[in-house]
Amino acid sequence: MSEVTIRDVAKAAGVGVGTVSRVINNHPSVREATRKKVEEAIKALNYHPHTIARQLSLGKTSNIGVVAPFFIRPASVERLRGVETILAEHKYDLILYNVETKERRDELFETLPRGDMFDGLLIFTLSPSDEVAERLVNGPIPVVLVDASHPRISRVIIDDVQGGYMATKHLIDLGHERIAYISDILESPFEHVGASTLRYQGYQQALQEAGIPLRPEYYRQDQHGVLQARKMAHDLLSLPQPPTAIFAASDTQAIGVLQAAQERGLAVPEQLSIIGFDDIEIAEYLKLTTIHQPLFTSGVEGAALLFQCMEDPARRRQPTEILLPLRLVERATTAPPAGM
Amino acid sequence: MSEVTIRDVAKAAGVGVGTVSRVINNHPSVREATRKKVEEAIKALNYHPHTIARQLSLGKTSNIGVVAPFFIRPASVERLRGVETILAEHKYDLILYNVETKERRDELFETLPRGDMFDGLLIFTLSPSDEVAERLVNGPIPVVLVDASHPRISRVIIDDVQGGYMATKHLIDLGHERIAYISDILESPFEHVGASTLRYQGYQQALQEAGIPLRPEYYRQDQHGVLQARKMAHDLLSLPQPPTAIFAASDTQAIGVLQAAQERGLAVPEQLSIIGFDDIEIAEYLKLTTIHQPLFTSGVEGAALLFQCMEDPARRRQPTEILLPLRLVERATTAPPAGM
DNA sequence: CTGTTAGCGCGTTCAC
DNA sequence: GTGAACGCGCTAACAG
Repeated sequence: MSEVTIRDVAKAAGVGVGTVSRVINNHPSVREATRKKVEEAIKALNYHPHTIARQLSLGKTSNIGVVAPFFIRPASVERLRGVETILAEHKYDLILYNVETKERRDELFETLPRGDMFDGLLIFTLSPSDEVAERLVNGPIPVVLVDASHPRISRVIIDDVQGGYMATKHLIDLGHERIAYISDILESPFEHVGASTLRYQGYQQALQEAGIPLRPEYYRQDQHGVLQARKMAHDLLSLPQPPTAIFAASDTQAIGVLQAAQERGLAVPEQLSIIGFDDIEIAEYLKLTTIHQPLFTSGVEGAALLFQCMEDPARRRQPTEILLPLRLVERATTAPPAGM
Repeated sequence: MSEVTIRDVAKAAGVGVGTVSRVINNHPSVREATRKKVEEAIKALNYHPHTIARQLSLGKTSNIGVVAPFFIRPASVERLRGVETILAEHKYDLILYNVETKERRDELFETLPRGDMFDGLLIFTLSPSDEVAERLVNGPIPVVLVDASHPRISRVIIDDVQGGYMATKHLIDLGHERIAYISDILESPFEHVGASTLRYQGYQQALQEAGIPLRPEYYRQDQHGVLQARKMAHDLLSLPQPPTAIFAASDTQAIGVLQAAQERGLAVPEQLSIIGFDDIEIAEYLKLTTIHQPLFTSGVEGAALLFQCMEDPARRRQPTEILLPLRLVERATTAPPAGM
């Protein structure tokens, strides 16, 4: 079908391929009459430059790669949408890499930085090791981290420690002392120091500051998911002295906690306070109190930063950090504990 | 960095580029000793074949394109994940195109079928016009539709009419007669005959069969989203004779209805029955009665079908239709109407 | 202004 | 078994 090449157009228009190329790329030095002729030939033959050939010749792909672990998670999707918005503006295409296993991550970290295939790489949520980071900074294409961190690489992040602190502090201010924390697995095979770990630190910090002793049995971790969170909540609530408040490291997990409370006939927030993290779309419907983080914005900022790095290679030497603000959104799942 | 080419390797190994190429592609006719030498040179120089150059030479990209309107919607994401699973198996990459406007859709339908950039195209939810379909079948690469339909193109679909019928029939069987239907906008700028329209037909069919007259005021449409659905539900429930049951064209919209009911202090399902469509993940948590459709599977099947078409061009002449089964999932948001 | 030519990096015949 | 040349489709530098 579209096997018509630039040479066919040149022949049909009675000009050389160079001229056709110039017309395609709006090169100024082409006489109007010639341009006209070529454009007609292009239309007549329904010619379109071959993208791949163009990429090879130009040494530029107009693609950017995005590595998004568990891109099904609402948070990743929102970020992705932010990225996509910017890419569409720049007429760039998006090559998406999902990663759900350690092997896949390693494979990607091995092959992607080579950077044929795209002009820039965005990595979500996966903080690279020093070794990988080294390869990244020395690689041929710029890399930007979103929701992940490494001192040598530009990044868009939030202060997860502060987020954990804010959530816990809110509960403490309400009068809670028996506060549990649930999260996905901290020593994740994926992340060196993941968000959940940092939030846990914030949690500890807030408790300590309030003089509330840390109880190991009040901390649970399991794979990310509603079901697992529900089970953890049940375990927690079966304790001889159950928590009066639960801080979930993500809204998705908070949903599991809500579900468990509902199954036990526990009134929320009267008998159990619940706070989540992220502020995904349904959080509002569920009236879930949570820590809001700018998800869509993180994608926008990440992509914008990447484009800056692509245009100005100097920026790669001096990694930029964009810190996005966090906000407590009080809705209806937190309140003072029963006795107060 | 990775500017080392096949020629460098050839030189380093003291052989010709042809031999290096043969080694890379495991061509049998290479002496073991030579192969050894070349492989060492490759490792020593940290050589990796340039993907784009390879693609141009081969005339094959190992990419597939996916057009996913509103890929933020939970349903699209689930489908995407199904696709991704198959692609990873085949070592194919995924180029994602979001579309949220009519212009973007037209642009994509114009440029994508040209099919440099990828070896196959998957289109979600957008049923092409006859004209576009024509271009698609004559284009250089195979196309498969998922959740969209056209007689000349292979597709993975569900029976939306039956789905609408099932949902409505369930309500009727429960004893409801005042049944409303809400959906996104039927004459969507995107779809010629979208799923919501077909479900509406099923709805009408079920009512008619039961001898229940159709009430125009019981049908509302607006942009897809929780907020819009909530408003439509409020409008419906403010009617002099409000419906006793609402069928929402998607679970996301059903959430809006749930929210409205909650705001009005209407007990669900005692005072209002609600049924959704899709069975997305949170539906279970919300105990939402809904029509389950195999979302993840649709992605898997679509991708698998596409690969078949890519391997065997003959299949393109004879479009395949894969019809996925629907299932009523009764949970806790539907019950007989108040009086019964 | 415009035609011609030399690559971009790799796969693949075709002789040796 | 292996090297050299050609071609994929396009852009850019160089003549004219």
